Amino acid sequence: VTIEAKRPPAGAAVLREDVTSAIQMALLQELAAVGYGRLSIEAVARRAGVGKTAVYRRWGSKLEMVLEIVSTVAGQSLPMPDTGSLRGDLEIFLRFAAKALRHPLASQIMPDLLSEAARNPQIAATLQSTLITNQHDIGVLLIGRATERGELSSGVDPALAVDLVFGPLYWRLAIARTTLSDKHLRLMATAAAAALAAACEPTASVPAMPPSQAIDKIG
Amino acid sequence: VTIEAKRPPAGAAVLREDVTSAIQMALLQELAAVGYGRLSIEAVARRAGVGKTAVYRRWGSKLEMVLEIVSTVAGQSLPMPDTGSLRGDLEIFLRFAAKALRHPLASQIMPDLLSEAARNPQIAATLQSTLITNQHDIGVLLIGRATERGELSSGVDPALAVDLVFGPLYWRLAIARTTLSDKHLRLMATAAAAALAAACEPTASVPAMPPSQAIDKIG
Amino acid sequence: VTIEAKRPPAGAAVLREDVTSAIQMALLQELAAVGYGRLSIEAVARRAGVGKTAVYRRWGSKLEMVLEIVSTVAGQSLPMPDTGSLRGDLEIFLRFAAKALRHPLASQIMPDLLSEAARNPQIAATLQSTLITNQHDIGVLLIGRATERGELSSGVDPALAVDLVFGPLYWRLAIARTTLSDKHLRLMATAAAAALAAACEPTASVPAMPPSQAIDKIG
Amino acid sequence: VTIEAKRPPAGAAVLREDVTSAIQMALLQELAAVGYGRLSIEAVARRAGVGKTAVYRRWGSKLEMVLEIVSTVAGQSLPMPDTGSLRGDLEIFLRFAAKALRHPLASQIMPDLLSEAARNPQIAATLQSTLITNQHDIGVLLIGRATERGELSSGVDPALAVDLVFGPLYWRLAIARTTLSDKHLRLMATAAAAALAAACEPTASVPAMPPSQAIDKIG
DNA sequence: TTCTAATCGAGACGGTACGTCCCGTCTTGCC
DNA sequence: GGCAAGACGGGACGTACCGTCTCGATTAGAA
Repeated sequence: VTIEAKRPPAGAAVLREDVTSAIQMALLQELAAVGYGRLSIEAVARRAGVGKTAVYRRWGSKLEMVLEIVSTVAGQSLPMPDTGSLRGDLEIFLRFAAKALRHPLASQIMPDLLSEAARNPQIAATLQSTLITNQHDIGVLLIGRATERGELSSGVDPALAVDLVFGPLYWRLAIARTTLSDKHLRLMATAAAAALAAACEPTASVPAMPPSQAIDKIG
Repeated sequence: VTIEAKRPPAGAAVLREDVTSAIQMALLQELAAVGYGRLSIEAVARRAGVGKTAVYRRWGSKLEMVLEIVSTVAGQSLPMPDTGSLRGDLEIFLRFAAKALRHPLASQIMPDLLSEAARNPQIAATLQSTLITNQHDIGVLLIGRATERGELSSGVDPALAVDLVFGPLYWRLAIARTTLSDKHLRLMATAAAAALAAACEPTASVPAMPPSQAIDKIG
Repeated sequence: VTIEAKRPPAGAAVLREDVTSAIQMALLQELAAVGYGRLSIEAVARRAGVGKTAVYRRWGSKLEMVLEIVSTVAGQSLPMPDTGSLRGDLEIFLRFAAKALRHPLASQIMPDLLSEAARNPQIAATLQSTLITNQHDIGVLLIGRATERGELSSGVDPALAVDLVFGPLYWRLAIARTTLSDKHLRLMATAAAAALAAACEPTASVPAMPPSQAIDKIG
Repeated sequence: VTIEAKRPPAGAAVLREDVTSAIQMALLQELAAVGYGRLSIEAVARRAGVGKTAVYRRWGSKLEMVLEIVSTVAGQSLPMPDTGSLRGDLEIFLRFAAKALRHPLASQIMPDLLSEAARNPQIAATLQSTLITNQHDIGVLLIGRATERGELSSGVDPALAVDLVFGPLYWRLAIARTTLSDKHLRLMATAAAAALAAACEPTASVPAMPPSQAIDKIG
């Protein structure tokens, strides 16, 4: 070994890993149980069975702690196999997403952090650079494949695509919190595919369309 | 005068309305600023410029206070004019909803309460019986009209319809919090109409065929 | 009736006397029960069975109210019959004073107000101009009689005399709050007479010699 | 090391002494400023510059706190040197007592607590077992010495002696709150000695004495 | 194995908010 | 206009935590 970076100073103790992981687990549980707003370092330490010192020696504040742990968890990218059709890809994606959103911890933590992000720029930035970006990439990928296949004409906005595909699922599972049967999930995939297809053209045709005229008058 | 309802006992004082509304306004602002988790009665009273007594004289706890005020605000029903087409109706609805979600207070409070609802059954029940029910009724109405017009075959699940129509908008404005141009909103309406149409048929056919085949049918 | 002084203005209501005296009685009881420090107008009104308004219409503050009522009670002068001897006069005085100090209300209120007077100049002034002055006058009277009789040489300080005569009784009944038998009271009178007699002479001799030397003379 | 007394449990924090003494000082000042009745824990903590927690960690209530601190202060016994004569002993005692009563804090607090004792059995008991007992012991001591010297015949009630000696001084300095010159203090000692001497005999002779007959008629 | 410096728990510290109670002021409506 | 009832802002109660900070005990790498 030639280079030994970050060797602890002579006679030094080192942060114990078992303590670290106990804190991380406790943080996620605490976050799910009471939310970011009510989250307290003390409760995390208590749940982890460690002293408060052990937490503050690792992270300077609850924000810092949450950001690091959450970005680790949320940054994992999904494998997106090519099923040969847009609808198939969408169903796969929705299935993965549904599985994630049905996880008790995630389904509690995610909406909470997302709503907290509206108040906290740092949380917003972190989620943006992990979760949102992650989704955007998936959107670009799926649209690209579908366009190549000829299922979609070019020019679909990836952000809008994410809205149309992920929005309904998120609303259903994370917000309305009603059950979603497998049959309905497939329906959702079908509908999402149709929506994406419809979201290509109308940019040009709609403004000229009669029905929308009545609408425009409404403030 | 024959009936004299609820006259206060002789020489009794009465809750002052200006104080009541000051508290309500302060509650909404405080709720937007710090969220339900960190909401404190004391801060509400301070912001309203009243004593804590005045708050506790009206509501027994912060939960009770939030439930009443929020259900008042969230319970307002939207007028849903008939534009003559499903797409037109959807655009009207999205326009109204977007206006509501763009209101600074609402856009902060709603996601917060909805995520809190995952932990608090009373909040969940209240939001269910106001907001969710409200949306469900709109879904039934729009689907009914479209079915009469022949735009949709019968059998669309109203809950799924709400997911498909409102989900994308909510995700965009309240969660991802990115801008939504008028053009994109119209696109969203178009896509939602297509999604609803697609969500009619496959109930029967899809289960019988592999996902990828069904997809092809969607134009 | 020919003259009617202080007739209220036409069509005016007048402070009801029963309410006034109920308040006064309640004040004394409250004062004995909780002391001046904890005395509250609200409690007085409650005990009197009247509204707070009725109290504040008569006195502007608890201080004002206490001052008026207390000065009325404390200002009553004692009859001081001449028994023909200093010791007899003193016993009469102590007997009267003991009777007053044994009254439950007075024995609670007096020490309380006297200690409060150390903090409140207005109370101090009021008590000075009633109670203390009253005692001083009695001191002057008794000393005068005794001097005329030849029982005391001239030059006894009346203030010191009050200390020597009233001090022991007050300490015993109002502070130490132990019983005082009739036998002891008579002893106290005897001792007070002797003390007064002793308080005449040394004024001249003592100052001229150091304390420790003077002490030896007292046999 | 064989015995290790009262070592705190491993890694435990310990009450800080500087905080304790700051609270004690603040309590005495607050007690002098507003009295026991109006004393508030919050004000004590504020004056001491500490949190309420620090107070409640040491004493359970304001009563408990006052009792402990006051009994500490009031329990200090005076040195009572033998001057060789009763009058000298009395002057020494009065001089010590006057010094104590002239201390701003003591002169405010003592009458206040003594009058509060009339309402609060616990305060009464505490003062009884410290202050009163202390004085009683001094009374016994002085009387004993004087009796041995032959200055007093036996049979003087110590309680009465305390009344006669301390009563005048207390009334003068703590209640009437007028100045007391050194000359007057010496006079007081002389008078007290005479009073004690007079308080020996009359137990037998007085009841038969004519002057007291007139007095007995007065209720 | 000994030394020793960093990590560990426990908990005292100054704060803040809780929900309750009470106060003095002020308003209202009956008499 | 006197009177009660009571809503108002305010303040203290005693409790419960919080984040910070200070300890003695523990521990594990370096000598």
